[in-house]
Amino acid sequence: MPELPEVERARAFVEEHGLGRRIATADDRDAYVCRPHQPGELDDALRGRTLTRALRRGKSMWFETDEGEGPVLGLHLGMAGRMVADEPEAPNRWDRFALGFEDGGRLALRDKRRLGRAVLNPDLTRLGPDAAEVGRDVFRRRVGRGGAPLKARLMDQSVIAGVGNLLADETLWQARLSPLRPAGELSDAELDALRNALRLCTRRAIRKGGVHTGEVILGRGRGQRCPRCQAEMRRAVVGGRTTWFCPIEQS
DNA sequence: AGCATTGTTTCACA
DNA sequence: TTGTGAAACAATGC
Repeated sequence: MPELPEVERARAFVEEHGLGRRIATADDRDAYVCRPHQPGELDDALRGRTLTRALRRGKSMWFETDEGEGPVLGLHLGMAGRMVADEPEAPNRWDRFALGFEDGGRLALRDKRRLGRAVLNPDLTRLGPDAAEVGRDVFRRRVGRGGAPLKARLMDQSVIAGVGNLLADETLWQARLSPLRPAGELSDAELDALRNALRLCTRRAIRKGGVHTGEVILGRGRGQRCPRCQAEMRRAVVGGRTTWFCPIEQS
């Protein structure tokens, strides 16, 4: 699930349910999710602290503690993670990381796939600007270069941060651009249209609850037809991910 | 049974 | 050196 829209909702969720509650304990026993930390390290660092700010860039979230005086907790939802608050512990250790509060409640990263991540003082220097916030000129400069397929460029988190497989397909369909076009060949007008479509798709997805609500995502799969022109959607692999697009309209 | 999967990172190669 | 693409990672669902 998690691309930028889901992560923004998760950030807001933590802002609402996690801020201001004093941490009694951190469950960091999953050494894979908490790598490279040793079990106990996050617990030692966070015990007695209070989350005071919830921030996000792209698909990464981080949380300041004690008004910036304490360590920063970084969380990533991976491929299937979500945040839950004040729910009983999930079976099968699906709560890969959790904070227990002094008030008796808890906040957990619930992630069956186990590709989520919890880390202290996360390194965000390799992330590009947030895909929902990036300005026109910066977008043109960063996205509109290189010989890689446009979709791969869009999903490169060091170029702009937040676009995943589904949001990329939805945005390219809205913008009527082929995912296969070399990114450097786009005109400024096409790049501007792409950025507008990206903002539109992102905001709509945040409002509606996630990228899976996208117009072209809902019917994803074999035999799907373009919601606009009814042509049969074509499947390809771009940037290593399954890609669906309209071969008539998207060029 | 086998394949696909919304995520990132690493590695090989041009 | 830089850029690009494939494979690995873990676990589940169809």
